[in-house]
Amino acid sequence: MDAPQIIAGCRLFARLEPAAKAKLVAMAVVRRLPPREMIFRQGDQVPGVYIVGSGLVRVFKLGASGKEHVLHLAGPGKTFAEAAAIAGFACPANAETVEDSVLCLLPEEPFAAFLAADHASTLAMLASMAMWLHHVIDLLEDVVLRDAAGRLARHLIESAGASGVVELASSRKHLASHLNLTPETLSRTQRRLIDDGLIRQERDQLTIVDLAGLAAVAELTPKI
Amino acid sequence: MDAPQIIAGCRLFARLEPAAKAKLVAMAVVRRLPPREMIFRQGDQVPGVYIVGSGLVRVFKLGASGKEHVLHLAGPGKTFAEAAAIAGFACPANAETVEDSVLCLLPEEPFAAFLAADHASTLAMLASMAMWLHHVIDLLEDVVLRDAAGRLARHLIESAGASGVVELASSRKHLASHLNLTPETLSRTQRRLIDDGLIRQERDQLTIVDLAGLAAVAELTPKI
DNA sequence: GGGATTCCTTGATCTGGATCAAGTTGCCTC
DNA sequence: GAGGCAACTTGATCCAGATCAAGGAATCCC
Repeated sequence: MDAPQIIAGCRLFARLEPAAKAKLVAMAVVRRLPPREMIFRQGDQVPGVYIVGSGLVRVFKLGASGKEHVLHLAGPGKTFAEAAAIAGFACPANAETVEDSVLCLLPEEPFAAFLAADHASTLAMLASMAMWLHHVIDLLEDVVLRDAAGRLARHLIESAGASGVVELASSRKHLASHLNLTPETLSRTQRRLIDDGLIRQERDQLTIVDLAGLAAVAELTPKI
Repeated sequence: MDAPQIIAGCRLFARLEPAAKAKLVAMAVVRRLPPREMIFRQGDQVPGVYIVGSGLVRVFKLGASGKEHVLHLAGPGKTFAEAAAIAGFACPANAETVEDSVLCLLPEEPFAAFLAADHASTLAMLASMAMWLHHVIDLLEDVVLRDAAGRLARHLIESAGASGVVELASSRKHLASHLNLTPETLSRTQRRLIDDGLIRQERDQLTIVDLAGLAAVAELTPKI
């Protein structure tokens, strides 16, 4: 897995001209990391924009008592640290690999120079930053306005494909943290949804049985 | 209060060239609104970027059960709806005036055209969007990783000037919602900080007495 | 000035989810 | 296939903060 391939597979840069992509490839640094390797820590200076080529990265906040909250589980094609890199503040969170991963780093200085020189790319970044902001506001909404069952239900609806099947790839512990629940509560909540006939469990996948019922639990606000 | 004045007082556009500011002024629509007037609702199409000239605007999410959460209390010089306007999605929240307010609207279409034509302004917007994103992540961190006293302490430290004085301009109810607390809990928590000698109350202002102590509460109050 | 309205505070009780404590289950390794 | 470990599940209890329920205090408006 090399830089051109990783950058080609990244939606954030999908609309760039080949010449612009070539500039990114020229500055890119590719790293291969084993599982559970820290990439950066809360408070570190931002190294630049990271793109996940393969594997899985966990971006999380650490509270003073050691409690963590997963902001983002970044799979292939996803970027992280882009906001901090652009605004130039310190890393607001920690990042760690979950699995064996290949990452591509666009170091901050050349990346800033690239943006300063390329208007179309800046616009693209602006739009994707707005999307990411929207996502974070959804997370906040989840934590503040929904209870445990509502959060799990929303998560299942959002991550299920048309088939209504959700693969439980990463460990339950991380999913629980992402939903701001303990593993115990996640387990109990999942059992309740199964007992109520809304979902079905088979090995490491969940199937949505009653989408309407699940949506009612999630209390999804109607989208226009 | 007119458009040039409002735009001049807005940090988001502070670094723009006079010519660029003139373009914004040309597209600006100024509105004067009474208190408790809805500006837009969750799900509405985004009208554009709003700038607060004077008064106070409350941007909030509404849960299915009617519970609300204030994302943003925008005072003079602050903008709102900029993220949605740029990414082109529907309003993710409601906005309502709290006091008699003067707002300046930069309608979406001419604003998008302005960004498409002006690279320096796009970069400035990108940086300010990253700041706003950072702020929202801090809010999320607050709600997830801190308890009531920690949230109030952090809020006080952040909003106090060098003098250590915080004006309680808006109603307590809105501050409580912003911190994801009920007014009752806010009241009790404030009392506890006063009784512990960390802050002092005089009419509608709070004075920080023991900044170090308050910082300790903000950083190290996690639920052990 | 006096009644009404609204907001703030204080007290009593309730509850969702955390925490603590055992079991289970599945997966390695030998 | 037995032992050992790590991740899940289940049960019992606890607690921060919500909710319910009264009082106070400031402001408004005849």
